[in-house]
Amino acid sequence: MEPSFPRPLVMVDTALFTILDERLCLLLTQRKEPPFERKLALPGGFVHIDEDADTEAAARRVVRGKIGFDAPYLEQLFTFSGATRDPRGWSVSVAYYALIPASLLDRSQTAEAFPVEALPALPFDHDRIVAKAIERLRGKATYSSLPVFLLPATFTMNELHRIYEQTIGVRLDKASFRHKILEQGIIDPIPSQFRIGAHRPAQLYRLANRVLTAFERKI
Amino acid sequence: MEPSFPRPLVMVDTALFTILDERLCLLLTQRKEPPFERKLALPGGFVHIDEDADTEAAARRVVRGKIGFDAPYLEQLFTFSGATRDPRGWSVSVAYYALIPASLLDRSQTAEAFPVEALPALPFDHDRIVAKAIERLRGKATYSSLPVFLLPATFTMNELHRIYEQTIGVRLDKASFRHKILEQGIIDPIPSQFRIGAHRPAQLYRLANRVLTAFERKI
DNA sequence: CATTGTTAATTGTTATTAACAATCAAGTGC
DNA sequence: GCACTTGATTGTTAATAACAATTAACAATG
Repeated sequence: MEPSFPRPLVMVDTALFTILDERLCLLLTQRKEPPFERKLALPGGFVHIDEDADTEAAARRVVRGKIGFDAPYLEQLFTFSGATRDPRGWSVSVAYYALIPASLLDRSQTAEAFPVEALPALPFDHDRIVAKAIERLRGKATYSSLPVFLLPATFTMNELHRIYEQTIGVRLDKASFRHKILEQGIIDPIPSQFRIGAHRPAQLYRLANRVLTAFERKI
Repeated sequence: MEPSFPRPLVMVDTALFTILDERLCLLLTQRKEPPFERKLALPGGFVHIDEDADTEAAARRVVRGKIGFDAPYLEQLFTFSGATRDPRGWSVSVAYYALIPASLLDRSQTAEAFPVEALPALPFDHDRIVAKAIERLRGKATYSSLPVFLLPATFTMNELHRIYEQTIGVRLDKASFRHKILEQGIIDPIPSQFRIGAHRPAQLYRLANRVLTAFERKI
């Protein structure tokens, strides 16, 4: 009954995004074992078939191991495979990407965050994984509520505006942005709560619901 | 050096789309082996690590086995996995979807085509794979040249119009559609070539280039 | 305590774009 | 010739988006 084909190695790799100092960053890990021991790489690991219900559960386990809690947003990215991508043999890596508000990270975690324009050379085919993850993030950001998962529970309209500009990489008109976001109904103002500071207080908002919402048009 | 984790089964499954009698259809295969012997299912098979360069190569091999040639468009869809989706054990299925013009299919192949609204019950988690494939097809069709891969090498504007309406599932204004498609430059008119028939001859067009083009806006 | 500077929020005006309806064009069949 | 059908285009109106300008609300300063 059981097929007798030689089986590939099966692993998961994760691209963990956050925003630090107004820049899109990736969390990397120093590898503890060969191959590429002590090199910086994407957090990843083999699927444990006695422990993981599926590859997404394996990815969650890897993310928890890296940051200590579940990422607010996690999505399957792409599956990379082949005879040569890993020196240990014919392998399949199911890649995931996640969005994490910097406010949830502690100091030791942010220490291993690198701006996506200034990443070190990565082992395996992790460069390809990162490129694909950024492409997906940029793409989805233009027509969905995805970037809000990079923000803490409460935020101002201008903070949201900046996050969108940073993830998409283009300038967005302030008035139009405000209009479109509110029209989508993905966020709600918190009554009589404002970010106070040196200047005019800014209305605080929160996510209307915990799920990703796709827009009809670009933002 | 080689890790000693127990390894999952690794296979590929393919959702093969075509348009028959103005309806979006899927090509199914009768399974030749257990489990689910003689049942209709998505074409698929185990990855052959001594033969396939990667999972995409495995998918191409499966598609060739089904229709006898390479599909004009093939794309990775999603990876399904888990302990229970296949009775033979913890498995990973990298799913692909492909678009095939009906004009390239012969009679025996079209005999196993089923309209997507009238599919038989499918084994494994193939229902989920099909649902996801249709969702992706619909989504991409709204803002890319994807549907043209369902048409033969030459076609009229109205044939293209109908294909878009069928894949997306909504009515599209004739004049606006024409305008937007020509603006994108994904197709070129073939000089002094027309589809002749009972009525006014229709200009024939062909694909401007062989690749998928994403639009800035919805069609 | 008026003035200035800075960020927040809104308004209005203009230019694009899309939707809809109507019209024109080119053939067949009777 | 005339009705009919499909192909192709045009124009008018409504909806959207981009851009610039304005108003609002505070703190800091002299």
